[in-house]
Amino acid sequence: MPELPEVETSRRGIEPHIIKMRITKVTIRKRKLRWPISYAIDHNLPGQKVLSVTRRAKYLLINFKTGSIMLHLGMTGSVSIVKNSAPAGIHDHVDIDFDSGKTLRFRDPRRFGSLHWSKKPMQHKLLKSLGPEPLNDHFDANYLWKKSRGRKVSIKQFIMNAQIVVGVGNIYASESLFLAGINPKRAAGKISHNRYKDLVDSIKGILIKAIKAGGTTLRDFYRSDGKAGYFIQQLQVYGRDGEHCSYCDSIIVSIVQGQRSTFYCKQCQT
DNA sequence: CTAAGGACCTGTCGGC
DNA sequence: TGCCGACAGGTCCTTA
Repeated sequence: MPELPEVETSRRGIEPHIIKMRITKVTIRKRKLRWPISYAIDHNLPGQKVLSVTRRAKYLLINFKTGSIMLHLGMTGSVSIVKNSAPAGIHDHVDIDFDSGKTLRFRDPRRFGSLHWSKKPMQHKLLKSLGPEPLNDHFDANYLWKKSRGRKVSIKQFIMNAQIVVGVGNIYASESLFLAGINPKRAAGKISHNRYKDLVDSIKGILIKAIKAGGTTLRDFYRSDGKAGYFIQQLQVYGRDGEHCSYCDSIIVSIVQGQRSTFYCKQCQT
């Protein structure tokens, strides 16, 4: 679920429901997530009014006068808006109640997600050394080309490295490399400036498309679980090993890089 | 500094 | 049908 487009979709989904609303109560059923939820959350939230909901990388930032909640969805996390005191399921770890009668609920079966309170989130350890946002103008071919010189790591792992650029997850890494015609095994340091141009265009293009498709998710979002067939129809290689490439008809293969699956077309990607 | 691998969790699916 | 291993949209931390 939570690639950057999904996080952005979540942000857009919850903001209108909680902006300008005041927190009345916080219920934490399970503190043990990726990191234990600090009691700073319990202490700081009640009485606070939401000023905005923003995003940095895959973190949702819920901003208040004195600080921010940093919420990461991990692999399986999701947020939803429910009524105050709606019955909670086994994986509903956190409820934040508002004076509007609505509750922001965080659910996460695998508990790789996290929740922090920070007075200055951008200075927070987890955010301060992140690379640029992929949709920002600072993220361009020149930047990637320069950053990659001397790097032996594969291009796929390189673009998934959040120190280099944030928000490119396992799905869109494979997809953007397919669109750019680059073999995922190629060393990042040996890719030309021109090819980085194609890659940057592909990354930006697919993320924008996926965010637009997030509108579909948004509608499901308020129905119990946002599962549905989100963007799957538009994926060219991810999860399609054994199928024919839509471009050249040869068979899409899957390999493992950095303990993650990669999908690509040997014919189209060189 | 870079790169590689382990760790953290639960749920689901395919094979035997 | 039941059990078991493999694998899953993330990313930090340790080690070499």
